[in-house]
Amino acid sequence: MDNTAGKRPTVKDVARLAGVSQGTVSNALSGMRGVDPETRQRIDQAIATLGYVPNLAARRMRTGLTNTIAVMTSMPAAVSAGSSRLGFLMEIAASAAIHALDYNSALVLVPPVADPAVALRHVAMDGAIVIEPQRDDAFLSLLKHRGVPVVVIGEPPASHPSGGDLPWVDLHYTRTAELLLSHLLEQGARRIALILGTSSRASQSTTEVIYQAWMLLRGIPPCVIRVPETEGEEGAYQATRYLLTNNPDVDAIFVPVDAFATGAMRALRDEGRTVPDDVRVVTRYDGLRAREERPALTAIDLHLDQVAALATRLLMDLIAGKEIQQVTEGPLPSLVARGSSQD
Amino acid sequence: MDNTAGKRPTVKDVARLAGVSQGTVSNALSGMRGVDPETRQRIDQAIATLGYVPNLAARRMRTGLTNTIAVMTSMPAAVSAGSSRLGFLMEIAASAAIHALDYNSALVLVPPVADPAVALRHVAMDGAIVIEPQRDDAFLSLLKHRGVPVVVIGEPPASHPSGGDLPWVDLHYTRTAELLLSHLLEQGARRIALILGTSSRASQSTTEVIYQAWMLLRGIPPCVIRVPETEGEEGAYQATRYLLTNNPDVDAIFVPVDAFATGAMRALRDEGRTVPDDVRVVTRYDGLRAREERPALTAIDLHLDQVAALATRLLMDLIAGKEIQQVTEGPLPSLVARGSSQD
DNA sequence: TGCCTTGAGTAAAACGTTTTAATGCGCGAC
DNA sequence: GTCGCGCATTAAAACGTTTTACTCAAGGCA
Repeated sequence: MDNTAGKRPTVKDVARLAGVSQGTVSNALSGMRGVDPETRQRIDQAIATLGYVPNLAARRMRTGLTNTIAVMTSMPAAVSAGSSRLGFLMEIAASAAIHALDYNSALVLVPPVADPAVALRHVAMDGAIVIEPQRDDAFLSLLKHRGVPVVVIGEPPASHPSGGDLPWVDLHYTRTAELLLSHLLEQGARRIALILGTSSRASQSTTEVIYQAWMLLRGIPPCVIRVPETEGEEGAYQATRYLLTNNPDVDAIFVPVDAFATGAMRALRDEGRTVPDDVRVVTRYDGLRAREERPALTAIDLHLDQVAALATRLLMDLIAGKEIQQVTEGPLPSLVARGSSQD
Repeated sequence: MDNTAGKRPTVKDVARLAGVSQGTVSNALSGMRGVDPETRQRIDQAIATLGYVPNLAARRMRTGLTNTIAVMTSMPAAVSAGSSRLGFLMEIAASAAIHALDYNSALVLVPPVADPAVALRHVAMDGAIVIEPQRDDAFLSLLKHRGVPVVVIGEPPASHPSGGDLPWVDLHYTRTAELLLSHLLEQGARRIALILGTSSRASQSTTEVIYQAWMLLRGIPPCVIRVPETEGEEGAYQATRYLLTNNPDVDAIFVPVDAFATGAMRALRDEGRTVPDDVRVVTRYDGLRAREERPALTAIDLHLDQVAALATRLLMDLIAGKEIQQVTEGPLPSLVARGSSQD
């Protein structure tokens, strides 16, 4: 018969064994239409004896739904993952995977690689969570072209051709910058430098705007250095040494990108500056790097697990065709003060 | 025409525009059979103008291949993920995702939830990487039933009904235990306690065997405490307080599970013991918890990124039907000595 | 020349579901 | 008593690809 060899039983086999048609089996499975309780029982019985498991590919082809969402970011791996591959992306992915399950969906991890088109070529999804996209983000363009629903974590870049209509979960860039700057000022810092990446992300531009405004207001000459994200920790190291040579009176450095912060700390050590006594350092993402550094880095708890849960729910609503608001307030960030900025 | 509205172009549309049959388009796409260069050019042209993207669900249904692998572990979330959702699982997932891409495959993350059957219900995969399965591991059973190729990270439990025939990447449990025990002894510890989980995993039983042997050899009375994994940090906290009350002369605690180590550290603080002066503490996984603790925990670098890369390649070979050896030597673990065990 | 091989191409089948349109049946309302 | 309606059920269509079996023409070899 059919179930002798390695062939998996199909709905056809179940139907035959239960003495009904394929359609009825399908209805019993999905519960979409009424099925007589007695018939349903026979079908369940047949499914059990045959060990039937639905062929997901066939179901997906027919329905057009994949029951899959993806998480991705265009941030280069040098920054977003780092040597131990942890961080931002993974923290969000873990939370999203758990919450996707509530919607009978799996989560696929799209790794940050050079060519987004390659990364997406073999991934089918009902929707995507895109983390902190940059201007002209390749992932956003590809997803838009495919018509995939998208929820952004962090503010989408205003000028992206995909339109400013993407829903997003606010990561509170303004409040984050203010928390860190006010903390530094409270701790007595007066010459605060800012080290940013060169990519065009809302997080960076917002941070710079706030920084410039605060410095202007307090009569502090601003000092902003930009380092390409691809150069990672080493790039920040070089930049910081350069900064310390040219601006020896700097007494605080604001380094939002944690990979850069690690480089900055190393540069400070090599330049013989003591943290926090000579120079105070703060960063944004409170991950492995921030906590492992000595002294440990003051950072921001972004509550990424809650953010990811929120984004997942929004995405599911969007996929289901519900109306969702364009901007959703995520949990408010909170300061995690550590040894790098206070005595 | 067809491409007026929201309907995605299909191979049929491409064929029509290029003036060939569907089969030829398919051949041109897969390169499986010869296609005249001039014809191929016309097809490429048609694909470009139509913006054709293959329907993966249809392809998968026809070929039976999903170009997807999954990563999963049955370790409860309380231990494997923790409050910030990082750790072991995520570190492996990140590396596997990157390397899966080399084989045109996506990686789906199966979250550690109570019911593995639910977690797998909507996931189709060509193969799976299972992390440190326990005896009667539900994931292994389900995967075996579906006939999915599996590679295990860490030694599979000997008695699993799925058979001892599963290929696995060695995490060197013996060497890991020896590294930590010899380090403790070198540091002068003489009364070493061991805190383990209650689940039946090879890592635990191997660790205990080595521990017992070493203690016996040195005439040290062994002291082993087992805490259910589901109780997480708090369970270990209680167990450690109990341990310190009943065995006040303990001068070192070996806590392989990092979530437990966090609880043990808290118990030591609450009992007024100084680490490392009064009691030395070591753990296994060198993750966020180990590094964030004060003093930071001595741990083992398992080189999980290399392990995951290895496992991914093995799995891909297995899927491709190649012969692979049953046990593969992973990279050797190395000691990361920190303040929790040395002065 | 005749025969066999090769290579490019095609029409149609096949994959396993869900959905659609149709069928038969029992039942209450007229 | 019949009409119409709702319900459970069915046969067949549809989803978009890859694969199979076949045709046709060109070319090599005896």
